[in-house]
Amino acid sequence: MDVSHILDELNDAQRAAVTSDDQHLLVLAGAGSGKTRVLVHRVAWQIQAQGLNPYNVLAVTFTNKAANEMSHRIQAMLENPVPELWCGTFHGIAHRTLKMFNKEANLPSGFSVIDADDQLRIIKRIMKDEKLDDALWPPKQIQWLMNTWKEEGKRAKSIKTGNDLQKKAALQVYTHYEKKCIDEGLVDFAELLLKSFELVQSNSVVKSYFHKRFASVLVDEFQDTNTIQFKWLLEILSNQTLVTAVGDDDQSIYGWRGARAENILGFEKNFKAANTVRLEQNYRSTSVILDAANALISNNQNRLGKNLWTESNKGEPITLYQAYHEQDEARYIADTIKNWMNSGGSYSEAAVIYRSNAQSRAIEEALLRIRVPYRIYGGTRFYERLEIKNAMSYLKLAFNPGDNLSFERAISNPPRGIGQKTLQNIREASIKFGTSNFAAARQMSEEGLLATKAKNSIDAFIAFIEDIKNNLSILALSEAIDRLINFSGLIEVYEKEKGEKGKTRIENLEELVTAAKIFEEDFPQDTPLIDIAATFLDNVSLDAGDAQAGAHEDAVQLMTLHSAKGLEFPLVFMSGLEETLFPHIRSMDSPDQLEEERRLCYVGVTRAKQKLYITYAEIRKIHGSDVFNPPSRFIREIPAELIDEVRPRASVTLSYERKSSQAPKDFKISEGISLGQRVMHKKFGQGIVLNYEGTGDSARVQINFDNAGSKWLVLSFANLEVL
DNA sequence: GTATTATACCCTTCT
DNA sequence: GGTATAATAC
Repeated sequence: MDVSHILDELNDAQRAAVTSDDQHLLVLAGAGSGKTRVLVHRVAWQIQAQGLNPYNVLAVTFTNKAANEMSHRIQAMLENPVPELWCGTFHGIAHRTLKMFNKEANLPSGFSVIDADDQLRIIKRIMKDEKLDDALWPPKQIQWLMNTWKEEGKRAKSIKTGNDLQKKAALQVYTHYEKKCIDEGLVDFAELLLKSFELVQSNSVVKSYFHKRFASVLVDEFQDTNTIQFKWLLEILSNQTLVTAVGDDDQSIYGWRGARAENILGFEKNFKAANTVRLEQNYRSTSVILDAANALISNNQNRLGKNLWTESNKGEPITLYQAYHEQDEARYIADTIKNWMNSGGSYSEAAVIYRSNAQSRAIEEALLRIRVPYRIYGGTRFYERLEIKNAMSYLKLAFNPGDNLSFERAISNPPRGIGQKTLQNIREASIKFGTSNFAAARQMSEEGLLATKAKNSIDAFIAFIEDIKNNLSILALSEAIDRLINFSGLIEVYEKEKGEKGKTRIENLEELVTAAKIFEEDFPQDTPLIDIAATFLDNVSLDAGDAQAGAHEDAVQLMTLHSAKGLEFPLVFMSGLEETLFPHIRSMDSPDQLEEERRLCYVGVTRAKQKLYITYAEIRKIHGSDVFNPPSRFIREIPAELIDEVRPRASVTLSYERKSSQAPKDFKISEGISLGQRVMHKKFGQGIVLNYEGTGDSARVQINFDNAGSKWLVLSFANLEVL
């Protein structure tokens, strides 16, 4: 077979990596150097040039988006669908393993995957039962501690807490949590990895399955592997397995999730005679963008070090826009995208990226206002929305009656006359009977242990769940979900909800039906309906919601910096570059975390191919109140000559909305000084007047200084010079 | 006992 | 800005 197409258009380093005969290959690849490309071509090379069966290949990545992308590119390269090639996230593959070997893993066949939200709920319940003070030990911290243990591969029984009271509390929760999850057939994200690791390690059948099946294992974004993932990897490899790891220490941004970039070094240590190939030529960005990225990342101490270069032309300078507030920032971004579109670009070439999901709102509003279509990745994930979780809890319960979490959610939404008291009774009965809450409720009803009113509604509820269960084998999934939604009474509840909220909730529920419809189309005609439903349920827990309608429309892409990794766009906006936001306040006092923030910024900058915009706002509303932050330090770390600074037009007034109790925006605080006025202070330098209080000699003004941040000053002492 | 309304309180990033 | 808990109305 002619395989030259695999090697065409590769540079020497890429070709060396693709065709390497070494059993253990490490590719250190800078941003935009063709990392994924090497991975895809290497798979094609192994299959088409070396005759490897796709069935014997495993490709692992970190996000669903990256996995889908890789899978598509491999199939395009091979010009053949290869469903037998395993390609997925660590979590997805672990999940698949547990489904295949659920008996060996001691899990019920219908076990459910729970998200961080569900996990927190369970922790809160346990803390209540165990009488642990949640003011003293915030459940979130307990959750974090517990997941950290899990990510290190530790079970409750093997943990030593010493005298650390918080750890003791966390361990107490962990112990009960483990039991609860086993009893109810629940598996959280960290548990997927941990259990799957333990399974491969301890079960020779499973282990030899992996060893025999996977002759070639490829791992993308290797710098993001955590302890348990690395250990899992070591377990599934035989001493013949071909291993390809691709990574970039400068793009390690998951330290907070237990990722250890040192695993890159561990690779060379664990696999003797590992060959390392470096890819340092960048094909993605203009030299301006690359220079900015290099300058920025050179501020980090902790690096393996590499030298990214490019042959591409200089390109346009980076545009820095200083906005008055987040609405102004959003408006600027929206207008600029519209202009891009009007001058022949397409919406999908533009991406707006930000540090935290909450920032998307202002941008969405601005895009909506001028009717620019957009698509959000992540955010409050579709399947994490309240109304969707409520609807899905019925489905989950139909599949896994032992799932008490779903039982409680379903029976309480919509309200059906079963309140906390009855629920508590059911919980107690289930402990007494040694069954699930669902079974206990049924038994209580049968044994006449319920008041008539409660009995009636519980009987109806049980019948409804049975009905759903039946429907799942005789109706299309989307049809079954449609009925579930319409007969559950959820719609009626949301119809009564005031304002837009209820309306969007109902729209989301309709979208759930659409998502199910799209999902079921991918299955062959003769697939049992119940299997489609089961697969849907599994996907929902692990997938951020790419099955959403409108996925392929031409739309601006909105996402966090984290989810932007691995993607590239001609036009990129990095928004909200303000201290405390980016770098985030919770990462500012630890040097390690600050370096991770900088790597995050590096990831953001290197997403841009042609043109990069950086924006920040002087005033930003955070949790309802105004915050004034100086521009991010990362802006200053980019050489000034690469930046073209733009300030709002003088004619733009502060459209910032003030409460009526406050002064009109054009109010003169004092002679020559009004809101928005630029002034000079002899100690703090230049700044802009943002706010004031009081009058006369006691008047105080708030000024956001360019270099000194925002300060309140007494006007009569400040000696401000009007500029 | 349950449903509704009001107040308190949190708030990064992803699987 | 939204949700979870607490206090009150049904």
